[in-house]
Order: sequence, then structure tokens, then C-alpha cells
Amino acid sequence: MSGRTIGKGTWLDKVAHHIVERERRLGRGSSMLRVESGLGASGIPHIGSLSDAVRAYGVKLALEDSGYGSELIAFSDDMDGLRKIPSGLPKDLEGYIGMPVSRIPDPFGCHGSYGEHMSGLLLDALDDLGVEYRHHTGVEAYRGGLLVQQVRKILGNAEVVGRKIEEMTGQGKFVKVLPFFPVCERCGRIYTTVATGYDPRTGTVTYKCSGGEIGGRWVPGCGHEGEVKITDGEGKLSWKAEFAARWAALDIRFEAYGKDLADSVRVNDWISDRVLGYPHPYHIRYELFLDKSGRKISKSIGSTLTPQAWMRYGTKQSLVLLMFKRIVGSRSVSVEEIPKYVDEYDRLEDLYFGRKEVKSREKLMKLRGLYEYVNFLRPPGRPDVHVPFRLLAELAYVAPEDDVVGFVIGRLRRYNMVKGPTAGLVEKIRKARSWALDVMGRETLFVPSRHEAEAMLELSGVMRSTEDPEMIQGAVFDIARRHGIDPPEFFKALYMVLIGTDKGPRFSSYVLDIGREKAAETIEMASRRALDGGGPTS
RNA sequence: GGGCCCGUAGCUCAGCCAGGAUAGAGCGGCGGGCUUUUAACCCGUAGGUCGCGGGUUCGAAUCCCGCCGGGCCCGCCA
Repeated sequence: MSGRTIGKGTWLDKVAHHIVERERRLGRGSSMLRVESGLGASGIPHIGSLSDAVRAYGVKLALEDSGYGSELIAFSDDMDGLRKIPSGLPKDLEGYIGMPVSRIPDPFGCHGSYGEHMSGLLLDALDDLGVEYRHHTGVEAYRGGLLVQQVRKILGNAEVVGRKIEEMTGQGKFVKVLPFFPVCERCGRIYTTVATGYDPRTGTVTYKCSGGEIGGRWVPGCGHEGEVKITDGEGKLSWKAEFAARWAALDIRFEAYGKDLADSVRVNDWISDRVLGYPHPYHIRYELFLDKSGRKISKSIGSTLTPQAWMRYGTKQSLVLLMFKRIVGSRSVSVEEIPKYVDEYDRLEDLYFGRKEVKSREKLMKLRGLYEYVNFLRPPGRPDVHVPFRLLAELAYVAPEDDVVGFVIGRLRRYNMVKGPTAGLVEKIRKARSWALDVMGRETLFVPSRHEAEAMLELSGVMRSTEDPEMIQGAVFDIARRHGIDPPEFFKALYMVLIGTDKGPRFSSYVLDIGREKAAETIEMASRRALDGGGPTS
């Protein structure tokens, strides 16, 4: 029924509500309801990686909003081994395949390790957005003994764990080997070792570096046989058991996961409940973000949409909106869609400040709630001016390079859309400019027809001889007709030459804006291209 | 073999997750306006069995079941 609204009416409130209810049933203390997000460190973080953490942060905010203590744990998986070289990264990483990403040098040279670089990108994005979190890393956790109790229990029950994994997922591997990967002390690889024995008295795992399948192909081990103490930080649990260890050790009450991890999570829930005696956290499963072609976006494939790319073109709020708007359903995202989200945020802002009506009170409440969450529950005191992003992009696109902001603001003034610049507007103009340049794209060189080219040469003569906008504007029509060209067609050609689209600002004012000289030159060059190069004749 | 998502106007989609009153937007199309057109615009207009079939309900695009079509994830990788 639609009678009762939970919190602010968003899915975040609903999730928070479920967590609280569940904890009440479990009878666990509710003074601190911790949420977790795992940060991959083995490839370039993309929107999906960021989303996991940002959404978890949203849940944290919702928990706090309903009166409970909460905290986001960001856990970098930097003990994971490198399985594939992400496209775009140097091939010499080949030699490091199978080694923990925290022990591989940073190919960019700016961080302490490969893994630090990758999770650093994600942490930077979180910081940029203003997400607060407590950071943990796999390296610290294993070296500092954070997970020792759990590792002990899991290895002590390795047999039943292995059987359960086989039963639940069909993965029979851990029936024979321990769900623990020691780092080989000779070759430094973690995915080539096989843990063969565990001695609970000494906390020692024996292993052989016998090779393993990594990224679809067999990587031979160095043959070394050795042993590590589980307190050494020289090994890690398999994912099939590690989540559970983390949940129990850090007292995690909520963690979301993408559907690709569904099996691992089920197994970990069981281990958490039955082996560690820690009721597993509440979960929600979300769909993956897809790229334009409908594929899962992946850290190991290049040209994926990174948080940094989004923020180059769009506002922070637009990015958070993308993640908070819905949890259900899959979403394909690409930079082309950024304007949509930027504008949608503006619409929410109008709603929030009562400048727009919405049909049902419930919807209004929910949308206002969404707006508050997008601002991390600290919404601004007043709305900013709103200009459609695409308009900004178009104006910024044709603006003279040395004064983009001034030009755009000037135009908006003339259209009576703004009174003057605001910080938010200026930022948007800059981003719109980047978006226009990179995404709208400088298309291929336009070649006018011979007729058009001849007309253009005549027009450029006029442009050089007068600065009267009316004369220039009139000349376009006169010259077009005299050359037997439909004026609208001629305008199109001119815009294609000057700004690469078939429309633009009023021709004469634009010419004066960018300088008659420069405009004339551009037009003459295009004409020569057509006349010399034998372009289309009609 | 297991699981999930999507299927709404010519196109791209919103709405679905907490069911409500004539199902929306942008683009496109068509007609017109802004007294040589151009950005931003304005007005009018085109009409979609909300994939199909059942069910629940006073009421379903929205919830449940089945089916069809498209796609994705997992299948001894973390």
C-alpha cells in the first residue's frame, strides 16, 4: 500500500529501513551500522566501481538520517593478483602477471605501486565528490592481523568450506586445496601457488608454486615449495571466503554487490553465518553499468567511462544523480548522456525550491529526497541559475578560444536567460566547452560545392571590406541568390565551414565575434579546398 | 546448466522498485509564426494493443504467474 513513506521516500531509505529491521530481528547492537564497499585495484576504475562506493555511502547517509550511527568502509583489494593487462597499459607488465597488485611498480610512476595507483584513482574520485569513508587495504589487513581470527576458522574448517563451495557454485577446486593463496617467496606470484596444508598450532600454511590458470591461460609456477604464517601478510583468502572474513572482522552490516559476484556472495554469506558465526550483512544486488554496446564495462577493457572522464564534462551532482536515481534495472552509460543528467539535476533543484509543480505529493517528496541525497543531505540554500547544458555546449563550441566564458555569458544575457555569471554557471560553461569539443566532436573537414566556394570567396571580400553587421548579413542572401544557391543552403555550408554544424548563431554577429579577418580566412581556405581539390560540383 | 535485465509514439528513452484519474519528454515528421529565415524560440498537429496471455485489485505500463523476442552475468577466475 502507498500509505506510509519511509524516510525521504527513496530506495536508499528503503534499504536503510530493511537493514535496521533486520538488525532488530537479529538482536545485534545498532549504535554503529557499518557499510562496506570493495575497491578493485587491478584495473582502471570505472563508473561502476565508483557507483558501488557512492551507493554504499548513500545507504550510510540514509541510516544516519533515520537516527543510527553509520560509517563507510572502503576496502582496497590490493592483495589481488594481476590477471590481465588492461588495454592501454604497457605490455611490460606481462612479467608481473599473477603478482599482487600492491607489489607491482606503478606503470605511471606516480604511486607506490600499481594497486595504489588504481585504488588511488577511485579514492580521488570519492574525495572529489565529498564522500567520507574509512579506508582499509588488503595489505594492511593481512599484515596487521585484522583477519587472523577469521582466517584461522576458515582454514580450520577448510574441508566443510570446500565442500560447501562445490555444492553451492559447482567450483570443486577448494575440495582439494585450501581457500588461501600464499605469495610465493621465490617468484612473488600469488595465483600460481597451491596451498596444500595448514597447521593450526603454528598458523602455518604450506604451499607449492605449481602454476595456475590466470586470465584464461596457464601460467607456470616456479616450483618453489615453502610455507607462510597467516600473520605474515604473505597470502590472502580466496574471494570465495574473504568477504565473510572481512564482514566478521569489521562488523559490516550492509554491502551491495553487482550481479557478477552473486555466487561469491552466496558462499560468503554461508561461511559468515555458519563458520564464523557472524550473521552476514544485508545485501542488495544491482545490475551492472553497461557501455553503449550493451556490454558490462570492465576494468580490463580500455575506453571505459571513468569517473574522471565524467567529471571532466559533467557536474558532480550529475554523476551522483546517475547513481542514486535508481537501483533497479541495468543502465547503459556514455559521455553522450551527460547533458541529460546535468539538466535533470537542475530540474530536481527547481522542484526542491518550489519553482516547479509535480502532480502527486508523494512523488514530490521522493524527488525532493533524491535531491537531498544527491547533495549528501546538505542541499544548498538557494538554487543556481539553470541553462540547458546543450545550449551551453553549443554556445561554448562557437565561442572564441580566449574568452569562452565571457562570450557565453554575453549571449545568455542577450537571450535574457541569466543576469550574470555564478560560480556554478562558469564551471558548467567550462565543462560544456570540453564536452562540445570532445564529444560533439570536430567532424571531418567539410568541403563546400564549387558554387558555394565561389560564393564564399565573394562573401569573404565583403567581410573584409565592411564591419557593418547588416551589410554582411544582407550580403549572404544577395550573394547566395546571385550564385543560384538557396540562402538557407548557403548558410548551412557557411556554418559547416566555420563551426562544423549546419546551424549556428546569427551569421554576422558571429563573424564579428570571432573577428572578420579570421572568419574570412577560414572561409577562403575552405573555398580553395573545394576549387583546387575538385570537391562536389553541385 | 544457473541467474538477471530489457521490450512504452518513426527514433532515443522517462514513468515501474512504496498501483491511482485523458500514458509523457526530447529528437524527427507535418502545418504555421517570429515582416531575407540561421542560435534560443512560439503555436498547432501527428496518435502508442505500454511485447503476448492470464491473475490480483474498485483501479496495473506499474504487483504476481506463464510465454515470446533481444541482451547480459555466472559456469570450477579472483
